[in-house]
Amino acid sequence: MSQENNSKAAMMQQRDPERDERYNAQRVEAKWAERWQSDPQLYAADPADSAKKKFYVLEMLPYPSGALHMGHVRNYSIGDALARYMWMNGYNVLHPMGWDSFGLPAENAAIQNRTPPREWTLGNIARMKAQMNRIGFAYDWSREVTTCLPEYYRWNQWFFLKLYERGLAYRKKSLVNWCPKCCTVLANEQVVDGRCWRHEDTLVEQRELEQWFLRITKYADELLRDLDELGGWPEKVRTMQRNWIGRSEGTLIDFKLDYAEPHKGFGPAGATIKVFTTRVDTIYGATSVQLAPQHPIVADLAASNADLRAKVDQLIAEQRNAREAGDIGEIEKHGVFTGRYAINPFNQEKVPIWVANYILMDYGTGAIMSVPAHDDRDYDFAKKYKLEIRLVVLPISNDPEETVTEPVLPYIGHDGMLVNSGPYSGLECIEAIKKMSAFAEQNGFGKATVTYRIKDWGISRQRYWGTPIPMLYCDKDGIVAVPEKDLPVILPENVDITLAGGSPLGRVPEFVNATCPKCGGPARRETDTMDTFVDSSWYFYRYTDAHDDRAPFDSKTAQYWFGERGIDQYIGGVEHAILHLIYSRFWTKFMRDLGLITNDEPVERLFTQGMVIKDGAKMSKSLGNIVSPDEMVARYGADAARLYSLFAAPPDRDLDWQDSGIEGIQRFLGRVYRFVVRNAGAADSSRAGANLSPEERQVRRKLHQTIKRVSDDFQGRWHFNTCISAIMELVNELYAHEEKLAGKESSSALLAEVQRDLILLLAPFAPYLANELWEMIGEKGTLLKAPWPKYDAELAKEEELEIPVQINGKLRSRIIVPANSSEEYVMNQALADEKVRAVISGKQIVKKIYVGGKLVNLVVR
RNA sequence: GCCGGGAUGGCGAAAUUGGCAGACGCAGCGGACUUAAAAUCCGCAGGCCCGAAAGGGCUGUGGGGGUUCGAUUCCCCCUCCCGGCACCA
Repeated sequence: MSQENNSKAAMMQQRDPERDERYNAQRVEAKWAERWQSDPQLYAADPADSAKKKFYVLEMLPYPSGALHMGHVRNYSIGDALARYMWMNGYNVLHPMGWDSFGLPAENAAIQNRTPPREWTLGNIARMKAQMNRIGFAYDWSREVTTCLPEYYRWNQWFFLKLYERGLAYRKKSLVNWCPKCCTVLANEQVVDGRCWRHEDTLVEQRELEQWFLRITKYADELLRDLDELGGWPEKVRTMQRNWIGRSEGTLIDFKLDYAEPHKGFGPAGATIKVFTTRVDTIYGATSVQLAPQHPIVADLAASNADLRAKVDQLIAEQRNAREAGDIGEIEKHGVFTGRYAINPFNQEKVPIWVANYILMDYGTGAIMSVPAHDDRDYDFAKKYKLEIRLVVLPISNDPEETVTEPVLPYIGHDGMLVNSGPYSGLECIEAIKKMSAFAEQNGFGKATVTYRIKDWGISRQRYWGTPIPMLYCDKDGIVAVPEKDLPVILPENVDITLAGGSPLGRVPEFVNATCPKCGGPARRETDTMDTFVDSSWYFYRYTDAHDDRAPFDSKTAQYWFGERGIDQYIGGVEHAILHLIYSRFWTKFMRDLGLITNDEPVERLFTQGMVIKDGAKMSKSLGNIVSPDEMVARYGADAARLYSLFAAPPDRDLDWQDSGIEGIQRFLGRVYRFVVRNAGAADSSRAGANLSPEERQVRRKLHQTIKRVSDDFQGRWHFNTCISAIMELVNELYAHEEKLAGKESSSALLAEVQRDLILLLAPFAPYLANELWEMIGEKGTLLKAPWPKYDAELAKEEELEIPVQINGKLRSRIIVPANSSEEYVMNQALADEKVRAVISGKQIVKKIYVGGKLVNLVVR
């Protein structure tokens, strides 16, 4: 510790101790929260005819569970900082919030606490809204959307009718996913590794039920193709959606059942097995047909064959077990020969029909042709059951001398040439696929086709707390849509909710019994409700015109806010990559085809923030590592909580919450506060600061460097952690020079400028403190829309540079040179440096490298 | 198996185009202020070694190799962690 440091510290201490008060975040934040809430227009977007450029920033709306968690705080702090930054840059910002408020938890709460779902939900919304306001998020509450209210869900019903009119909503009996805990059907997207997305310990059952489906597959191709246009989305999400859509080009081929043998009588005469293959070129190598154990023909065969039935049931059980274990990909292949044959339509050859546990009924046609020589799985299977392996493709080598005639099997490559394939021998695979598909089509036993992994969206839920599906069943007229004028179909209240026994609505006679709009006779109402993902598929359009009671929204208004490319910035968790984000893309395309909007995609730029974890694990009640936002706000203040959630990690990475870290942020906020308190009076921008001292120039330089760093990050990579570090460095710089600036008259203009810009820089991240200080320095207007500070490249330039000098790539010395020094000057200084001379003495300089303004490297021998 | 992301001090992290590794913060240590503590302010701080100190040397970004005057950054191989997809025919 030097003498100088001691005296400096003493000086700081002496300066104006009375004004050196502690920052009382609770008091200041309470004051501003009240002021902000008393002005409902504060965060309201300008009307859609505004001349300003629009910016629509949106965070995914929460489910009103009753309390915010730290993941919400992080998500909303990112969006809020961006919204505030855009306001300060003069944009017309739309920053709304709402509630995804239908769903099962409300029903469970109703059963446990005897509280009606509506009451429970609206109470939670009020609590969470109060939390959001306390944290200071800048939402335009005049546009609040609550999906469980009839004002909103009537438009779900309206959309359903439009979908139905266009054949995009239909009713179908099929195997569907049933969660025994939710007591309802789930969409494919809501089943993860064979388990319910809400109950990870619960296996989903397959039940055959009649359900409503939305024809998302009609848009499968467009959903896939447009992913290429979504350059503002994370590659990860685009890949996940590509995988989920799972487009696969191939050929359907009919194998006729063989009746030549004595075992006539299986299947109707002329029945065929339709197989899907991407490699029709290998069909001359097909040595068996493999059926999924659930295939209808298998059921026919097994009906009169108890032994086969038992074996097939065994295969089904194996498949289910593998699915339950989450490793259907690892299943040990088993199969059973049915004793029957099918005819290969290309060469009229008889091939045995097998049933195998690795064939999935829900992909393709549930039947394949097995080509052991050219498919891994078929090869394994054929080896195990000693089926014929027949080579039909040879790899093509560039060098004809090296042509392989006995490739290692299975040979999977597409880049080959057909052999043993009748008239197609000699063709290359790609060519053969085209010709053979065309041949099959011309002869009526097949056609080129495209298969998708994605299935139509099953939206029926046997639950109470959701949007009633606006359909009726009449004995005379069958399925009848509720007329548009009769919407909304109101969800009745005071319903006795139980989980078992089907939809609770089925036990409400006033609801069920209706009149058929066609014949006037009695009709039954549909008692299932819609999947809650319907609600969130279009909610962001409703924000643009939240109180419209004649349409879901006004098209012109929506077009202003969505433009041609959608929401400017959408922020949320990656867990919705193939749920909400694929459904809402589908819904947008449908609304476009209805003529409501002109954009093809709902979201131009998507940001997926990382999780908030603690002690290396996701926060959860069972681990006891939950951090409560309320507690953080009470202990450290809302500014500290949101600033820390941005500072601790880049926003796209997981954030490891540390209580000691937020204490550091609290200290930083106090440091800013004390500095401005001490200097608010001394600073006077009216006094010109002409001849600045080196310290003054240094402080101003740091200011402009900081403005640049923070602005650049908002424009580009969003590493708010380094933005906040930069602001901390600026504050450290101010402290380092404080005593030299504070006393001097000429410094006061500079001080005023720096303080003002510092407050502006903090405003998007710590709005409470920023507003308090804004007022303290005597500014009048609202900080929310104060112009963002401008960066001046001249003022940010360093006057002197410290140039590291390396010798053979190793750092040996540093020299200080004027910023505008020539290469020659820098090199001479480097060579003249004592330490450098000591190292290179007696050696020969082979090469001199100067990287402008950055470094010198001398290569010596 | 395939496709992403990641691995840097005691901890969270930074290094934006191949150019001083560890900014900023936490925890730690020392000092000032205080009767004392808290708060605050000032400093030190990757590791190992030499030195009383000033200072100096070596080493260091998961591991191994390569390109380069120079690699956390580019290339090849490998290990581990996280996420997604998976007999998809």
